[in-house]
Amino acid sequence: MAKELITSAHVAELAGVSQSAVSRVFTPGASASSAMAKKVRKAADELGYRPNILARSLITGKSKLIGVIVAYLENQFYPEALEKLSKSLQERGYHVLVLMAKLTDDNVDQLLDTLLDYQVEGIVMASVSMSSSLAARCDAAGVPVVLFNRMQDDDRLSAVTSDNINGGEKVAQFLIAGDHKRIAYIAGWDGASTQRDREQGFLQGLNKAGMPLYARDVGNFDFIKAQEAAHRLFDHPEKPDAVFVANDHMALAVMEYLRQKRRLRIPDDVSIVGYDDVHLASWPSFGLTTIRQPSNRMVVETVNMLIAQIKDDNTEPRKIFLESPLIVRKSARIPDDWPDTNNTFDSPVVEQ
Amino acid sequence: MAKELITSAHVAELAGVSQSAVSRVFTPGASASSAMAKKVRKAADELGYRPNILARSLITGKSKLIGVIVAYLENQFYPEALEKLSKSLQERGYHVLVLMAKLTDDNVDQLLDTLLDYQVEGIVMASVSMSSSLAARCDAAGVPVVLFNRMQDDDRLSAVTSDNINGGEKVAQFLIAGDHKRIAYIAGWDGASTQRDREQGFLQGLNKAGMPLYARDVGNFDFIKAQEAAHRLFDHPEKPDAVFVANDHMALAVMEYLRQKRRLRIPDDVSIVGYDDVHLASWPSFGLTTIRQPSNRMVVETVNMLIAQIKDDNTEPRKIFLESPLIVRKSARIPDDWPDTNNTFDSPVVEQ
DNA sequence: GTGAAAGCGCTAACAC
DNA sequence: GTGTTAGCGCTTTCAC
Repeated sequence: MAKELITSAHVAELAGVSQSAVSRVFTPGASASSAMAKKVRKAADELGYRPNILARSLITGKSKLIGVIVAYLENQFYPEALEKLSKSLQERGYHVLVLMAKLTDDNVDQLLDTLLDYQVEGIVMASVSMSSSLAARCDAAGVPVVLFNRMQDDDRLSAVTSDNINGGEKVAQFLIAGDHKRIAYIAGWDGASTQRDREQGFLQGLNKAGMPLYARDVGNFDFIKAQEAAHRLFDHPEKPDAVFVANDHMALAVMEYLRQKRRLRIPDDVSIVGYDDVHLASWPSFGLTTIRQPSNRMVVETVNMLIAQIKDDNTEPRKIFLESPLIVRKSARIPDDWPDTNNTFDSPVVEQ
Repeated sequence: MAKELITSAHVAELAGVSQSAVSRVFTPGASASSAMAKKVRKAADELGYRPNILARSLITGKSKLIGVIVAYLENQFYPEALEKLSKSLQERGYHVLVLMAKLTDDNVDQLLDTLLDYQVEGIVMASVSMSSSLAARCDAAGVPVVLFNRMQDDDRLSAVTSDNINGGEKVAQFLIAGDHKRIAYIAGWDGASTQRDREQGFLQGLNKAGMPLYARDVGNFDFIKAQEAAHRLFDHPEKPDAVFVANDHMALAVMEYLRQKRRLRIPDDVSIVGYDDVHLASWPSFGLTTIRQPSNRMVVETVNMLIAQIKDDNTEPRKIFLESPLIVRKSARIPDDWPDTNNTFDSPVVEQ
């Protein structure tokens, strides 16, 4: 139980060499004879020595730490992304300090300060936006920030999203082609760019076809609130015949509600379309038609951009919009003339 | 972009005081006059100074970092737990360094070394076991380890699980009371204590009633593998009339497979019981009967134990088994004389 | 209560 | 190559 720290000095003594020799052996870019290395490694193993990264970081100024602020692990999209992000960064020699925020929270300030206190070399904000004063602070500290799944008009910020406006528009086109007449929308939290962009694209698409939005309600990206929104939308004699829900997490909630509590058939009575393409969306019980956010590529771009900026101060922040295809399954009526979509019906279920 | 670090020396200069005075103002337990504090805080704010935690940690030996190794975020149980764990630790002044492992991975060694390199003050292993040599190393480093959802016979390790043996036995009793005659089991990864204990309890329960296990297959806690296991189990003329699946993640996969690909009705044709009680289990589409692992309490116990051991070296590691109730829903036939269970049917769906 | 000085464990100049 | 020396930014004695 006694916390007896073994330092490079101890190893040096045992190996009969200088302390700096030990350091060199354990420093990637340093030069040491193989004889030296052998001696030192032997002594180190014997004592169970490993370099203290905190001390190293203090000197080099490189903590090899990436701060990640994430809200909303309840939405399957984020655990998936977090797992990929963390693994990807690990592979590149970085490690992840994770802080949880609340979804509609403004006091991200504190969390961000904490990250900076730990001298993180970069920050990923997943499903969280930031004030421009925060952006300024990170910029001043020389710590690059990448927004993951949020877009924001600030030159100091990088951001990776799918093309949410285009995605929203595609949904409108699809529903209109499917001959729906009373098209409703359930919105996410309006503080999120994803919500605003998806809705904007959706309205744009309806507009181009001269189709009005039949009804709108708000689910704030919350499971229960989405069901409450559905409850209100369907409490009228003339019910919507299609609902675009701002993300899959809410769309699945709405499906559960409409099928189980309202006894509505999907898509016969009402079409539902979501956004994200989380794993659950492809389960046969749901077969949710949705827009796929390419989380793999989003993570790759995030990591690449972050590391590029860490490695070279002159790398400019960028915004990346990734294409996001419509995945046609069976929760929304499919237009007769719609191109064959069997190839996109990728169920994880075993084929017999 | 220039990373100009602001140090306590800069603040000291601006405030016209000594560097150590600045330190004292920012050190919780230190003594400084309020006049001093005011001057220093003003200068610090002006410069945007914040103490470098790495430097502080180097001296105090307290990094305020907790390492968490987690595999398997795909299983909803873990994101839920991770979120609670992280929030709970944040509230107590600790922060979480998260490393991802593979579920059936043996090279946890490397990950653990990395954590120790960062001078974490404690470690939580979620869904991962550890070799006794690793336990020894953590013990030697004075870093307490708590296994979350894994049990292991090592005096140096703390562990928190539900009472998996008892839980497995309850399932057996329930299925037998429900008059099932061909009871099968789909196992998780056998390297996991949860798998072994649940099966042991289950077999024990069957045994007490003189009921043989009709069939057994292995899903390794994997979604697809579980469906493949179900495929094999139901490829015989005499199909099982009940299946206990080692966790909800697999149980839901099995339900999807049996209903959608086999056209079996649940529970009319076959009863399914899972383990964990993840959020999804309560969705009306599934209504999965399962054993609830009290993740809230598991997290609380984990955090309390970890911090107790960090604060006081003499605190002995402990094993904690939490009671895990059977949650009766509708995926398994309910015995006629079974006590009323309406109260445990807690669906998140809005009531009208 | 405050400043001067020492040193946490390490890396990086600098001489030899 | 290798040892010596000087810090990284901070906390913590120790005098005053």
